[in-house]
Amino acid sequence: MSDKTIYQLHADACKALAHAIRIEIIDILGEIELGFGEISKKTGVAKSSLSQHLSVMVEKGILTQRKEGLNSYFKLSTPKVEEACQLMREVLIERLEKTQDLLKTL
Amino acid sequence: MSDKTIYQLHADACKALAHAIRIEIIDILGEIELGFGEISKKTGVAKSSLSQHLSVMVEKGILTQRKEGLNSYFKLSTPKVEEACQLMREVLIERLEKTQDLLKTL
DNA sequence: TAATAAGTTTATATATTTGTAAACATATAA
DNA sequence: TTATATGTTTACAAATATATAAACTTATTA
Repeated sequence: MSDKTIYQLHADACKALAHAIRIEIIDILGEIELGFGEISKKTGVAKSSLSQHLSVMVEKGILTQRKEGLNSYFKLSTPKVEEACQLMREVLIERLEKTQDLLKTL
Repeated sequence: MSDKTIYQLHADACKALAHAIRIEIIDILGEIELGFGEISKKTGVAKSSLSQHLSVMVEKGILTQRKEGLNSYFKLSTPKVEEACQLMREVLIERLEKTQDLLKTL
């Protein structure tokens, strides 16, 4: 596989995190598995939209999906997703803190 | 700051990773600082496009920029960016491996 | 069987992102 | 001063992503 192909796949995986609703879903899931209905209730996102977001995340390997009767259950495909997410949150917090520091000097 | 605001900022930071060229830039930078010209040479991206990608990454706190005379130098704002990126690459690899396993069973 | 409930899929209008080209700003060299 | 080199910014067309609504699928219930 060429480097460019890897970079593209890697970027595609990151894209699956690049939406506020999808970050919220990762946050809600954490280590546990939840049904569609619960995720819908906790996020308040319209079911059609939620289904599409979840499907993007499953396609890109961020979540795994299990179907049981009429219901669908989702969980993180690996704890690494949460770890990566946590690191990005720390990057964000460092930036916000730098902005704060800058403001204090004014 | 509301949860929704945090999720949006968090997603914005992730968006700054969500492009093959930007993943390649993070990969190239690693621990070191590089000038615009070197990044341009290594990636082969048109300078206008490269400048825009770098500016997105600086705005979202992924990179820091230092200007010296006519030149611009870039580095990761924190090693956490590389760590997060590495974790996402592992998520990708796990997914590719699962696909491989699946293929073997056929 | 008919109705309902739980998600999924499709269509589409809107919004956002991207790549390209051209214009621009500015530090340095001739 | 004029020219050049190094990026940056702007404008715009094309590609992608998103939200919403409606139609659809399928398992369960009446």
